[in-house]
Order: sequence, then structure tokens, then C-alpha cells
Amino acid sequence: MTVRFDIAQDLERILQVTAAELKPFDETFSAEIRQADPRFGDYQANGVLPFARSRNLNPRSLAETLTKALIESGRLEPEVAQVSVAGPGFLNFKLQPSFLFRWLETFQNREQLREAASRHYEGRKVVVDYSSPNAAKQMHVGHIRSTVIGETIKRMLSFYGARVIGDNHIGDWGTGFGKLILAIKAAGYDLEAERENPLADLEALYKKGNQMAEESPEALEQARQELVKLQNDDAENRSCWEAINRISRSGFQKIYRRLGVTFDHELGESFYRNRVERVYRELEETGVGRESEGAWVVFFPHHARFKEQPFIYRKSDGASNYASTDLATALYRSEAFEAEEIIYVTDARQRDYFEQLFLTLAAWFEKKSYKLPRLHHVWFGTILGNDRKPMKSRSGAPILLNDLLDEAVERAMRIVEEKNPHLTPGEKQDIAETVGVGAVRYADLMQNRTGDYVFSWNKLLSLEGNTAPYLLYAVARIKSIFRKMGVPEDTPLPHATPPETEAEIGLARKLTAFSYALDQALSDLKPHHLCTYLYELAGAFSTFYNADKVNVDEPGPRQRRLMLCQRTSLVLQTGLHLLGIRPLEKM
RNA sequence: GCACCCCUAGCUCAAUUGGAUAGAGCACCUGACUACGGAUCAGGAGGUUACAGGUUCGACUCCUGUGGGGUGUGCCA
Repeated sequence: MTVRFDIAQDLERILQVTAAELKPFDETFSAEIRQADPRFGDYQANGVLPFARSRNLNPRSLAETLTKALIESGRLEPEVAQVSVAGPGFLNFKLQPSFLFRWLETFQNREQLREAASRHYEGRKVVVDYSSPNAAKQMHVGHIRSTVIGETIKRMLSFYGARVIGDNHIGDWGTGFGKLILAIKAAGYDLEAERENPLADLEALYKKGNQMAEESPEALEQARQELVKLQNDDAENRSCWEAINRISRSGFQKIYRRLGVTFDHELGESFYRNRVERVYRELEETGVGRESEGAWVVFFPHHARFKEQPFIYRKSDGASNYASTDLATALYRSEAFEAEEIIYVTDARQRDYFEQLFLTLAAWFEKKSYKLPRLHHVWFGTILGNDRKPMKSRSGAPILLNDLLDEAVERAMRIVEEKNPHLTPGEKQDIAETVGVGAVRYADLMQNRTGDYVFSWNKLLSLEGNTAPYLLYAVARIKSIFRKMGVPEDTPLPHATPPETEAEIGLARKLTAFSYALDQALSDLKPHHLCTYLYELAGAFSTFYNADKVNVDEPGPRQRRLMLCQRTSLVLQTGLHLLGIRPLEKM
């Protein structure tokens, strides 16, 4: 058997081929390879049971037959894996040390891993729409999930060979700007002046504008006029709007830099303001949209809910809304980017909305014979405080993302000071930033995104359990071993041999499961599967580290253990990179 | 009202998409080479998976109902 990155797929293939040649089996048989409980093996095939049931055959003897045929076919050499029948009719595969070793020898660096993994999504063109803050507002906790989950999905897809386009769909257009411009003018606020935190000023002015419009009908009317002037390209309002956007984007950029988040495009809603006319026209001419109560809407007569709950894509005053620009955006991505797939990362409250958006796009594209990209709504739950209510600051305001990260870094700094006081101030600062920001980010990613979760500083930075510091610590210890032994991390190990001790084998088995973890994380776009895996890998390393000393005199154990260190470091760092966390030399 | 999501150990969360004896961390208890970095490791205890039925070789997972929590539901995004 050739050594491939994804062992499960190889096992699936040889089992499938063997069954195809074997009497009672036919094309309805599916091997169903899954990761097994480590006590039983590395992988198991579950497919015999349902097949036997459908034919009214004895699953146990059917499994025996298949196992025998597999061994006799020579497709599974005994030095690759032991196969056995267990329980009611499971096939268990236990990878052998010699094969584990061959796998470790084959994948020596990030590029080799990436190349092997990239077969999965080879060239598929995917747009990931994430983060998407609103102009003139500071980013707060509500933006963290979309930002970090989106970034990780983007990185994972790219690792799997997709051509990924990250697009930050900034809310830079809409009715709010009239009020904001009104408030800016009323306050005489100079948008060009140097300020400490101009985005915070804009946010305050925005609130002020809202308040003014609420309190007086004249102000509301003035705000409306300002908006009309902006929409008609009035020079003054236009440059005002541009300044607002410049300030907003530079404010967002500070956070993105800190989080290592980058976008290929930041086409905000304003980019589509002249592209909605086509949406209106085509939805009307295809009969997908219709007028209702003065607005333009889409109903779905066969849908339990949406036969009565409208999808409003043009307001009764003729103006566009979120839906209009999202429709135009999807069309643009399909035509200009040739997107085969679009992934939207937003909170769970928008589920209905996206279901309607997708249904509308499907109906519209079908009528026009446009190619419809695959559409995914990657939704996530709310971050809760200790009171189990959406997380807020003491005053009730949303917690600013920057403040949250600052606090994480401060707390991490206190721990670094305590644990490692001898490091230089520069090192401490660097470690605190990585540990603090990484801990916040990891705490988010390690949760199943579909649930709400309770935010807790203790859990985050207690630095025990399934946390970023635990993973970073494992990497730092490996790097420390190489430093101590005076060899570079990529030193060649020509005399390394297959793993022998229980801890060595356990670690090697875990390493080969990397591809399975990525498959899981990508199949349902849930990064927490990758986190769980990395945590278990770091755990297997710690067990190994405590059980078997690397820096020993005998060259045999020394080299084979060094190889395990190299590969653990490689997989952990690759995984951390996919999560957007930078590894540390020391901590 | 209707629709959707959720309920797993004292707490915070997993569970390979219907698979084997439901797993981790925290907290609690017992241990570890004067340390290749103890921000670690080994072990113990802790469960009627909200509840009641059903489907089948097998259910935390699927179907029905009940209770509890959350979200959405015509001009915000």
C-alpha cells in the first residue's frame, strides 16, 4: 500500500474494491470507514452491518468473509495494518508501527502535507464572506466569532486546495449615514484632524444623530436630506462619507492586524448600490418577486413559513435594503469571481433570512439560467456572560473587541511574569500578546459553533485543559528540546526507526489522524473538530514527553524520538496556523 | 400563535453524523524522576444523556408528545 495522507480514504478504497469482487456483496455495499476507539484500532468499517441486515445475512460471518478476502487479495499487507472482526460485525484496522513510521517519513514538512491535502478541493473556487462590521461603529464581541471562524474556514479550505477569496462585506451604505452626517455637521466635527480614536468619535456621533432624529421631526427630515444629497453625489457629503469609511476601515485594520486576519476584497455594500437595479428588473421580469404592500418581496408558496413570511428586497419607498445588496453581491461573486461556492459566516439569528436569500437566488438563477454557486450559511451562537445572558460590559454596552484583547494580553502578561520572570521584557510582551489573543481566539474556535457558549477568563487563561496555551506550551517544549540538544528542528534523521514504546506508538497514531480531523472540520465547516484533535495530539505528546526521554545517548531511541518531536511540532504548528495562532519559541 | 435552535457528571464542554463500556477539562481525592520547561504527567471518584413513548441488530443522535431555556417572525443588518 502506498503511503497516503488520508489513510481512512485508502482503507475505504481497498475495502470497496475487494467487496466488489466478492460474492454476496454488490454495489450497494458501503464500507463506512470511521475513526475507531483507540482500544480497538485506528479505523473501523461499519458498513457490513447494514448490508447484512438488508440481505438478512449473518453480519458476523459476512465480516469474516470480507476480512479473509481482503487479506488474500494482498491489498492490505500485514505490516500496514492488522484487520480483525469484532462485536456484531465491525472490521477493525490497527495500523502497525512500520506503517506509522513510513507515514512519518513521507510527510516531513508543511509543504508536503499541504500538497497531499490539497487534492481534496483542488482548484474549487470559494468565496468566504465573514467579519463584515458596520462603518462608524467599533468592533465588539459580537464580531469575534464571524471573524475568527471565517478566517479559519478560509485557511482550511485553502490548505485543502481550494482557491479561496475572503470578502469583508462591510456595512458602509444605508439610512444611518444621513443621521451621522447630520451629527457631524451639527457638532462641527473635523474629520481630517488627528485624533486618538476617531472611530470611537464617529460611533458617539452616530448615536447622537440617532437621538436627534428621534427627538425632533425637523432633524429627522434634515437627516433624510443629507442622505439624499449623499446618494446624489453631493461633493461635500460624498467626501464626508469617504472620510467616515477611511476612518472606519483603518480602525478595523488595527484589529485584523492583531488577529492576523486578511481579506482579498473588502467590497462593502456601497459597491453594489448601482447594481441593485438589475436585481429589481430581473426579479420582476422572471416573476420571482412581486409587489406587496408597496414593497417588493418574494414568497414561497410551498414553504411552511415563507409562504406568508416575505423576503423584502426593496422597500416601499423604493430604497434598497440588506437583501437587495446581498442578492446583487451573490450575482457579482458568481459572475466576476466565478464562485462555485459561497460561504456566509454570521450569527444564528439570521438563519431565516439566509434561507430566504438562498431560495430567492435559486429561483432567480434558474429562471435566468445562471449557474448557481453552492451556498452555505455557517451560523453560530451567542457569547454569553456568567449570567448566561449575551455578554455585556458592566454598563450594559457591548464589550469592545480591542478592550477584550487588551485584557486578555494583560492577564497573560501577569502569568508570564509569574512563570518566567527571567525573560526579557520584549520576550514577555511578545508571549503575552500571542498567548492572550490566541487564548481568546481558541476559546471561540474550540466550541461547536452552533451553540451559545459562556465566556470565562478562568477557563480561557487557567492555561489548563483544551486551551491555546496548552498547545503553545507543547510546541515550546519541543523547540526547547532541539535548542538543548543543539540540533536544528529540521535536522535529518537517517537512523530513525519505527516507534516502539506505548507512548511513542500512541503519539505516532495520533499524528497520522491529522487528515481525519481536517476532514471532519471541513465536512461540516466546524473548526472545533480540528481543535479537539490538536488538543489530543498535544496530550499524546505530553504523555510521551513524560514517559520517554528524548535526549538519551543510544542513537536508536534518540533518533526515532527526535523524529516524533519533529512531526508533532510540524502538525501542531500547521494546525495552529490554520487556526490563526502563531507558535512561540519560549513561553 | 407559528417556525427554528438548545437541554449530556457539581460547573464548562465533547461524542467520528445511527455504532462497541457516553468522553475531556475545571473543582475534589491519591501519586510522579531535585525536572530534555511542573503552564506537565499517571491514577481515583463523579451519568436514568430534561421527561414519557416509538422506530431497529444497535439511539445522546431519527420520529411523536410533555416540560424548561433561547432566537426569528413586512419595510434594521
